[in-house]
Amino acid sequence: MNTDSNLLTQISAALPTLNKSETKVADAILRNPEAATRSSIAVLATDAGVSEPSVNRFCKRFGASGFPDFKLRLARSLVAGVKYMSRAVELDDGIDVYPKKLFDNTIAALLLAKEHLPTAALDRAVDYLAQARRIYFFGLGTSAAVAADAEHKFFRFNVPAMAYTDPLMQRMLAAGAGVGDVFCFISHTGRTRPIVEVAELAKQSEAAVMAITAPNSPLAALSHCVIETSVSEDTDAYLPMTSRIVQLVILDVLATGVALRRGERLLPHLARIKDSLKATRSGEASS
Amino acid sequence: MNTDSNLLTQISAALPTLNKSETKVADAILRNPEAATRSSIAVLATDAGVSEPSVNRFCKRFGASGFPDFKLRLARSLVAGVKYMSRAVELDDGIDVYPKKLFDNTIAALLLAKEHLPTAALDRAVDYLAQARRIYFFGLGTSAAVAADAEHKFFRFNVPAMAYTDPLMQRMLAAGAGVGDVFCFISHTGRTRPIVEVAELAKQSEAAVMAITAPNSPLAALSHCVIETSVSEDTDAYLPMTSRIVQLVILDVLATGVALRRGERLLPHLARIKDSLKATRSGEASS
DNA sequence: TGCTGATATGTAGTTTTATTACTTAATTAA
DNA sequence: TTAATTAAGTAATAAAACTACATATCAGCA
Repeated sequence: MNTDSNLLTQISAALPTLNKSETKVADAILRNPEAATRSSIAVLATDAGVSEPSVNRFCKRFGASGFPDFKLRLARSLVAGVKYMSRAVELDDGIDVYPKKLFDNTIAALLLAKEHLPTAALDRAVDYLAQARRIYFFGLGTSAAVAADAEHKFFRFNVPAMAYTDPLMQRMLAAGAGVGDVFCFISHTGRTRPIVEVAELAKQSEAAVMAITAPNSPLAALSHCVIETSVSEDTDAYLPMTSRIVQLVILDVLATGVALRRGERLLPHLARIKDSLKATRSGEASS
Repeated sequence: MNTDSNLLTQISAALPTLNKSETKVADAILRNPEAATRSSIAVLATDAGVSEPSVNRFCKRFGASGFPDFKLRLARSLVAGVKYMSRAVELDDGIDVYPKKLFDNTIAALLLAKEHLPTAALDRAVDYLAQARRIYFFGLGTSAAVAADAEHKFFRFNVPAMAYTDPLMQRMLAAGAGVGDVFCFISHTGRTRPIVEVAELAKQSEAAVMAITAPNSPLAALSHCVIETSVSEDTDAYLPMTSRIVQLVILDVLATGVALRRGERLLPHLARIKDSLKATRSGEASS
């Protein structure tokens, strides 16, 4: 029923449907989740102002086998102190607060993405990429950097991978595309018009169109293969932070997928590239 | 004594110093940490082939108040199933294995980085950046994409931020630098010779030299302000994956720090930029 | 308003789990 | 080889969690 695996958000969400004593327990837990993981059922019961069995029933209501199991799930939800709630950076946050918040946000986004991995789409994407004669990564704005990163990674696999930031270059390449070309579009919203237009051009060719983008977006609609990333960006209202990290890791996944598909014969190639970089290093070599 | 907050790594590290029964318990836990968090002390004792008090003593040895407390810490170390150990992608990993591994690795790297945040250095870095007349982000290879991302983010703050990938451009800019310029070098190893050379040039000018790089590296040695990132890259032997993610989040932190230092008067500016992008969106606007 | 059925909450006893105190075994050094 | 010391286990105690049952609260209806 509830697909959200985070206990804390689950409890918050269920709050209106709870009865009197359950609400008390929920309040006590949400008030200080950290403390709840440390308390015994008796302490928590006192804190909440209810009896022990009420706490126990509460735990079972949320799918736990009992109180200890519930505590364990709660501890997991807190993920090393990651606060899933109220995590936005405030104007008066100090230097020992906001860095942690940003890390927490990123970690939370990755955990969320990991839970909703579009495995089938990833597999299909690897199919496309592994067979590609040429791969183009197109992105604008923040996604341009992601595209550049992807170019770099895939290039190491001996695949002619290229990233283009200039919309005009993108148009020309898309218009002149042919069989064996794979276009990978990176766009958080999937609605950035210049990118969508280029994707339309590419679609008219014989090339394959891939997208790492939001579901139900124009870009997603016209792609042969879509990897959906639905990161809510409401916390960092003015700067897209977490979405591009998820995109990067997804590109890691795709690159790794291609590498695995090619199997062992790729390893010497990678080793050679790595060695070629050693020459540019100064000082004592670090492993 | 042990500053590492991850129980699993702590146990692995302490392995050689443990006596017979403690080793048995450690083995049983490391063999299946996930299961250990679920078992009772009796089950774990049987699994390890020791008595219950031995398990209890083991727990206390690692700073826990008892077995339940130990289980809780263990659960936290596992962070939503993130395996801290043996996380390398294997050649025969399937599509439902390696994506999770990659996400786990990235999350683990971020958690590690979060534990060892160089707060003081970050604060100083924000000082430099907030006062900068001009900011240059220089990186090569994978770090070039990171630099591009940074340029993008800082540019939104009305700070003339620029990223350059071309070593020749980098040299020229470094040579001609003056007061008010801040050079931010991004390099995982801190030993990439072209970058170190450019940093040396910049150091000779009146400009401030910052680096996001490895400690004890040539690049770190000659920077006015170093943000140390010591991500071990031994798991993804052939592709640097996790290090750049950490770098990106650190740049998020720096950008946020600058934004906070400027306070509220920056917000309308950001809102304006965001609005300017809306015009490029097609379809129903997404929040 | 008072009654009935249903749901919710609490009490007390039982079971499970963890801890402590103590005993026995193993190991080391003299 | 033995005494001292440390390690490991046994058994009793204490704590925590769970279950069955009793009581209370509430909603609907006469």
